[in-house]
Order: sequence, then C-alpha cells, then structure tokens
Amino acid sequence: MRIAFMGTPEFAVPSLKRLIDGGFAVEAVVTQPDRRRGRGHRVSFSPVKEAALEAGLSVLQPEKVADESFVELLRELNPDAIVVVAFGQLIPPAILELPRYGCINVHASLLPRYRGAAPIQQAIIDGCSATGVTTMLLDEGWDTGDILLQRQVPIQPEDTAGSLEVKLAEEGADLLTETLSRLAEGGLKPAPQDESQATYAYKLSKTAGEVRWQAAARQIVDLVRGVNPWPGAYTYHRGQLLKVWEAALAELEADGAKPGTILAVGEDGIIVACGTGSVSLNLVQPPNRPRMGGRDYANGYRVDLGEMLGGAPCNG
RNA sequence: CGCGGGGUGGAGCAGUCUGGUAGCUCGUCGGGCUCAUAACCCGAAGGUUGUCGGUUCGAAUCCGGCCCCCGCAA
Repeated sequence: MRIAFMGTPEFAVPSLKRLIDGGFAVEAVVTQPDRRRGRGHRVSFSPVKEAALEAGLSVLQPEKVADESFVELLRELNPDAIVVVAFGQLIPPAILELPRYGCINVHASLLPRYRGAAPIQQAIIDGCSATGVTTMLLDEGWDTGDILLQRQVPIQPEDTAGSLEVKLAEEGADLLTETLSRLAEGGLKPAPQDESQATYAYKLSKTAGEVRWQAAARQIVDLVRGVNPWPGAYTYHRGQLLKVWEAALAELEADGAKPGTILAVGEDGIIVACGTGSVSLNLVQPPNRPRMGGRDYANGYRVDLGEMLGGAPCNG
C-alpha cells in the first residue's frame, strides 16, 4: 500500500516508524515548515522530520497543504491512503477525496470524547481513569469523521501528559497498522460518531497551568499531571514564578487556612492548603534553577510556614 | 546574533557590588534522650568555590576565553 504521511510532533513519530518498519510504502512525509523556536531562536526540525531524515526519507514542508501546487503534487504521488497524525493543518476537501482509502487519522482519545488539540492533557486534568486511541476517516470537520478502530488505554495515577502521550503514541501506531491492513482486506466498516456524546479538548494556553488554590486538592494534583510537561503547572511564591512539576495529595487538614497557605514542610515536599484538602509539592522549579525537591526548595529558600502561594507576580 | 539568570562540601541556598583561604537550612556518620520517632540534644566527617588563563602580596569575590544548566519569549 502506497502511503503519504502527514505529521509533526513527537506523538506522530511512532506511527511513521511503524509504517516504515511494517513494510508500507511511505511515498511522502509531510510536516510543518521549520520554525525558529527555543532558547536562542534557532531553527529546529519537527520530530517527524528528524525521524524521516533518519530513515532516509525526504520531507515536504508546504506552508499550506491547501495550496493548489501541493495538492497537485500529492495527486501525482497517487497514494492509496494518506495517514494524518497530529499534523497541525486542516486537510482540505481536495485532498480528502484524493486517496482510494481516504485520509486516515490517529487521534489520542476515545472519540467522540475529547475532540481537539489537547485530548491527552484534558483527560488527565478531568481525572479520567482511562482514555484511548481512535483511528478514523478524516472529513471536513474537526475530529468528526467516521470511526474505524478504537483501543482503550488506562491512565495510571502516576501518569503525566508526557508519559501518557508516549503510551498512546505507541498504541496509536499499533492501531494504525491494524487499521490499514484491515482496510486493505475490506473488512472494516466506518462507524459515524455519536454527536450527542461529543466533547472538546481545546488547545491549552500557557495560563492553563496556573494553579488555582481554591480548587480541591484532587483537582490540583490532576492539573499538575495533565499539564506536565507542557505548558507546565505554576504558581507564585514571594512574587516569583514557581513551577510545579509534581504534586501529591497530602493528609494534612487545611484547618481553615486560606487556600494557598503553606501548612508545613513534609518529608517529600511543601504542604499547601487547597480549597478542599491539601497537596504536597514534591518537585518544583524556581526561575533560573533546575528542578528540585519541594523539601530542598524549602530548605534553601528558608520557606516559612504560613506564607502564601499564588497571587500576581510582582516586579520588584 | 530575541531578552535574561546561574554553576560554592551529598541536596538546596548565602557570601561576589565594598578582594584577605567559606557560612546557613538539611542530609550523612557517631553518641545521648525516649516506650518510640521523620522529633529533640551533643559531636564529627565532607569543599582544588564548573574550567582555563589574566590582574594582585593575596581571588568564591575583579577581567577575558571555554564547557554545562535554567527562566521568559516563540
């Protein structure tokens, strides 16, 4: 089967590799144009581009796949299927109807739940105990196409968005090759999504990681997991940014203390009062410092009990 | 050349502006107290201050090169 692959971030890499290793003819790899990013504003390649180059495949990076010249290019390639995994651009109708088997998408949720750009993070933030991967036929909507196959994946209590993404990317790659094989055999019947069950996980903003101390301890712990490693949970201490990498439920009663109050320094970290219950900040990171244990932070920065976290940053 | 911060005993920090061989909160080890403890008391070990070079009678501290780490912003 001749495949054109479209993808950009780390999540798409296992799918691409599995196609290559699985003997599928990957005729083209399409990814987002190189962008300046990171410290120093250097140009960097997308993870998919790195993987493609490593496999000896050349890469196409159209600014817009909808451009007529690119559509024409694809038409000439004449792929049997186009696989789209976290590509980052809307696929226009002209491309959707191009391949015989259609455009097949791997999505990191059990559709129709968590359509959108941040399904992994949102599932954790919402405290779900399981999520999954779905393969589907792209249509003109946002993750609204007919479902081909699904597979459930449990969310472990210690999972972060980062660790879960790795698992889902692997499961997704697995499901993808199974989907393609069965499509080729003709034994796969696309099933429409149940619109009434649809929910959306919009792309997270930078501020999605700000800890709201008035929330329940459970919700705060899930937030910290769900936004790790990106955009990262944070609060403010003494007017300075304090990133929170790991947090766990704590036993201490808030005992009337205002949410955000530092109640104690436990063995693992700083114990903070929440709207309901308390959490222990076990791995934190002040600006210009590496990550450190909450306990270490408390020692080195002379944290006093009763101090408040949160509030606005101060520029003094 | 996007802006900026930092590398000091095992961990996290102070000391750098105003040069004079290093301090704090922990940890570790030994001892004590206790029914007991992550609590408390006493004591000890542990540092070529990232690296190379320069200035100086003398450099963690001033100057320059190199390596590494990180925040913002994308």
